[in-house]
Amino acid sequence: MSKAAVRNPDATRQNILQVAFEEILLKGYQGLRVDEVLKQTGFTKGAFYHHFKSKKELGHAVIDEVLKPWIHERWIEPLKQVKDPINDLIKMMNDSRAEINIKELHTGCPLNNLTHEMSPLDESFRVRIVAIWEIWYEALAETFERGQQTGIIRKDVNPHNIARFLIATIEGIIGQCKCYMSDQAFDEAGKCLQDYVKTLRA
Amino acid sequence: MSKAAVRNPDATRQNILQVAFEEILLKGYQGLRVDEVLKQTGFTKGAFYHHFKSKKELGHAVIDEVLKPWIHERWIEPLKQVKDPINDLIKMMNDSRAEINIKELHTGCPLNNLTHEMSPLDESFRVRIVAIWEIWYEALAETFERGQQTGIIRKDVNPHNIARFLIATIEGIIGQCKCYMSDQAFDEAGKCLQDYVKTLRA
DNA sequence: TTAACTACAGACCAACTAGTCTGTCAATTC
DNA sequence: GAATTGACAGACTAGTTGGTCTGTAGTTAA
Repeated sequence: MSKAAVRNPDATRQNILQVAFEEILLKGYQGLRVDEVLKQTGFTKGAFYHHFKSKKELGHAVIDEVLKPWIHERWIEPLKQVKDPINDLIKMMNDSRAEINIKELHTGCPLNNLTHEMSPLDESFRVRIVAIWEIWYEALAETFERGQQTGIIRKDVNPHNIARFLIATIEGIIGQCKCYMSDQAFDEAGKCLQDYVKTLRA
Repeated sequence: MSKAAVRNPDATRQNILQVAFEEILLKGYQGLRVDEVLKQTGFTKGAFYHHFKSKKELGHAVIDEVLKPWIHERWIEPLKQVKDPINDLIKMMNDSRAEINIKELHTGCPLNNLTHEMSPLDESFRVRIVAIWEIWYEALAETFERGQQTGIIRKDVNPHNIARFLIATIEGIIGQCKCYMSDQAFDEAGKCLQDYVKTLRA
């Protein structure tokens, strides 16, 4: 009665998912409070447990319906457009750095945050998270395979190893920035990362 | 009466700290339950709140008195012995890989775990964690500076940048292993990491 | 128009959890 | 050896939190 004279269940669900995503980003899944999500969205217990049968199912939905599309938009799609892995990836990283604001520095990468918190705690979370890493990993590896075919990347390197290495490094750097609350780590480590990537040129 | 006919307050404190450390490693600080620590140690609320004034203070103590010495023993001291940063560091990593068992794969790096969970949540935790990263960072940078002085490492590279890069990469790789519950990521990314380190030779 | 169903509202509950408080026995001091 | 202090034991509490349940208004189909 107090809210929603007009009903829009899809919007309700999305609203809850979005707020939950940001709460998880800040406080982790364990720190996420259903009541806090309701407070921020203005909905009630009735609405919440109509759309999600438990907090755990909300967590799953956040991963599948928010995190996964986010990674697709942010990484997978752009990677498909890459012609020159070396220059384009360096450019992507520099663009990311320009985009990063203080808030993002404080929160880090949502996928990596969830990885660290949930993968040892709950198998149902872990498998969902691994699936997303795999997508990213394969997309990066394919990018370097294309680079090899077009003669930009050396033929004697392993695209899958490189993909794994780059993902690990990028996430590691973001983690350092998060803890230091400064992008200094990004600049320091970023130089070495660029040096490495350049060694891959044919 | 039921426990400790003979008293040993130091051992009590250490016992609690050690169990808390392992609980945090598995479940995070937010997932840590005081009752669970008491259950595992066999002590009671009375003992706990005699040694620690709050759960938060326990967290601080775990960082200062368990995590910090652990990093010192595992990284800082060995780094002081390094003569050839390239070969010795590669050897240290391979040794680590051999040591890693399934349990450690599941838990990851305690310092990085706490970083991801607590640095956005609580400033008192963040400053303590940053202090430890700094120690590691400086020790690694010094190792490469010595390498430059002895002519093993190229003079045109920046030891601090390398230190930051290596820390980020190592932590990133451990994070991937943790999520995949497999050391495959270690082997894949490790090859690239070795390739990179070798480019630093004078 | 009405019956059935969907999408909520909101009071309520049971379990959990950090922290308190009083009591007691051991260790140290004088 | 008596008194003071330190190191606990363990019952208890207040606040939190995920989840339930009943009620109700909007929506849709017949």
